[in-house]
Amino acid sequence: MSKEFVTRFAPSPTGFMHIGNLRTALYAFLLARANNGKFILRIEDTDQERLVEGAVDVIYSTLEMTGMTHDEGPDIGGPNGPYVQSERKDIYMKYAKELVEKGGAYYCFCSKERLEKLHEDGDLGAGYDRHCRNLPKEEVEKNLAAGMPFVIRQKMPLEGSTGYDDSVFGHIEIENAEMQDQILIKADGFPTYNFCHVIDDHLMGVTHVVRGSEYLTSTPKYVLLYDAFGWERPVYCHLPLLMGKDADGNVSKLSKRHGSVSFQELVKNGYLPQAIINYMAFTGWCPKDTNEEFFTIDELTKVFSIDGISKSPAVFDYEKLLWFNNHYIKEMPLDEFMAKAKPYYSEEYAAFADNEKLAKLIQTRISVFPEVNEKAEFVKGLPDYDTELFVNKKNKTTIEQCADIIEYSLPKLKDVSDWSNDTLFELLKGIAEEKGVKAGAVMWAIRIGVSGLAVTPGGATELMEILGKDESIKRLETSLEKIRN
RNA sequence: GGCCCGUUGGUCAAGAGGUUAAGACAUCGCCCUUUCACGGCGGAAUCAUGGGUUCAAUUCCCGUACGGGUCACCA
Repeated sequence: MSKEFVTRFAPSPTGFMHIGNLRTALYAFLLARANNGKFILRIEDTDQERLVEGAVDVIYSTLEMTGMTHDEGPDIGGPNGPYVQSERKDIYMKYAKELVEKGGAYYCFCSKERLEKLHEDGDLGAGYDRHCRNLPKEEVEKNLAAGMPFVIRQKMPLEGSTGYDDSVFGHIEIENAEMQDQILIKADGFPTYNFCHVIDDHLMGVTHVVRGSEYLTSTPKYVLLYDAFGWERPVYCHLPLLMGKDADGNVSKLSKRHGSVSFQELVKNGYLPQAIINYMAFTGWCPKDTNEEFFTIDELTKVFSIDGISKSPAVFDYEKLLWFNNHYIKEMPLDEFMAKAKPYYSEEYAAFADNEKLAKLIQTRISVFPEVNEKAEFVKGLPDYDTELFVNKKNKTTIEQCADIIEYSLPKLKDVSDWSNDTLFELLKGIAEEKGVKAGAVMWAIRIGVSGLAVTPGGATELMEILGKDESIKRLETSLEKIRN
C-alpha cells in the first residue's frame, strides 16, 4: 500500500506572481501529478499588514492559465478547509496552547521596545534572550488574566542538534543552539508562517513539502514542531534558487533589475504561458534519458521526478525563454496566432492586423508578440531610404542596374491581373531570364524598391501581394524616381 | 560574523573512479534561400583551487577561494 502523495502551493496574496514562486508551484504540482497525488492550494494571508485587494484572483488566474489544476483550495473547497489561513486563526491558537501544555512553547510578554533594545545592545546580533522562557506558571496566569499582550514562542532545545533528510539536498543538521525561540503566535493573535504552515500541512495531509531552498536551514525548527506534537514528519523537497544576472555580470536572486519577474508581466510582454512553464521546468531540473526540451505541462507530469532536480542555483536566461516562446508561437494555428497577436499591433498597423498573409509571414519570425510591429513596418509606407540599399554583393546588383530592372518590370507588372505571389514570382523570374541576370538580382531590386528596407519579413513578391497592385506600383515608381534623381 | 548549501563552456545542463566530458540557448563560419527568419552542417568554448585516497580523480575525502541562503511579531 503506497501512501497518498500530497503537495501544496501556499502563496501569499501579494498581488503579483513572482516567477520564482511560480516555479515552486510548478514543481509541487508536477510532483503530485507524477505520483498520482493531490495538489492543494492554500492562501497564506496571516500578515495582516501586507494584505492586497484582489490579490487572490491573480493566483487563481495564474494557475488556470498555466494549467496547474488544484484538487483542493478556497475556490473549490475540499475536506480540509478552510484553505485561507486568516479563516483558521482559532485552529492555530488551539494548537499553540496545546504545545504550551506539552512544554514545547511558552508565553512571552516582552514588549517590542525591550526586544528592540536587545537587538541594539546584543553583540553579534544575538536574538531573543529567552527572558520569559521560564516564567513561573502563576505569573503567566496573572499576566494573562490582566489582559497583558503576549506572543507564544517555540521552546528550542538548548543542546544537541536537529536534522532531517531533504530529498534534494540530502541530510541537513543544525545545532539546536543556533535556533532561536521563534514566535509562533503574534501579539495580534495571528500565527507566523513558522507555525501555521506546519499545522496546516499536517492537518491537510501534505506529505511532501516543496519550497525554495531559503528554508533549508530553518526546517529543523519545523521538524521539531512535528516531533513535539507527535506527528509524522513530511518529506522535504527544497528547490535551488532562481537567480538573475545583471549588466555587470553579477548574479543574485532574481529580481526586477534583471527583467520582468512576474508572470503577469511576462504574459503582457507577449510571452505564452506554455513557453514560460516549459522553460521554467528546466531551470533547476532536467529529465533523465532524453534530450527533448519541448514539453507541455501534461507531458511534464509524466517525466518529472525529484532525482532530476539540481542543487545549484540557476540563472534565469531570458534568451532561452525567447527561444521557447518562438517555438510555441510557430506551432500555433494561424487563427490563434492572429487572435493573440492582434492586441499588440500599434495604431499604424491596426488595419493589417487581420491580414492573413501578413500574419503568416510574421508568425515564423517573431519570438515575442510586440515584435509584430517591427515586422509589419513595410506596410506603413515607403520610407526615405538610402539607395545604397540596392547594392547587394551576393546578387551582384548595383543601383543603376536595379533602376533598370524596376523600369523594365513596371509595365509588365501593370499588366498583371492576378496579383498573387505565385504569378508575381513567375513573372519576375521570367524577367530575370530576359535580362540575363540571376532571379535573386531582380527580387532584390523589387524588394528594396517596394519596401525601402534592408530586412523584411518576406520576399519581393510576398510583400507585393500584401501591399496590393496599386500600392506596389506606386512605390516602385517612387523608388525609380528617387534613383534617377 | 555564526550556521547551512552550492561550484562542469557566457547560460541551462548530462555524466561517471578509466569517456574523443552528451545535448540545448547564445555566439562564429558555411550551406540552403526571394532579403530576414526557419532548416542543415561545422567551429570556438567547461570539470573553481590546493592537498590527500587510488594503478587511475573532474567524479570519493579534507582544506581554501568564490557564490548563494539564513539568522523578523515576513512568508
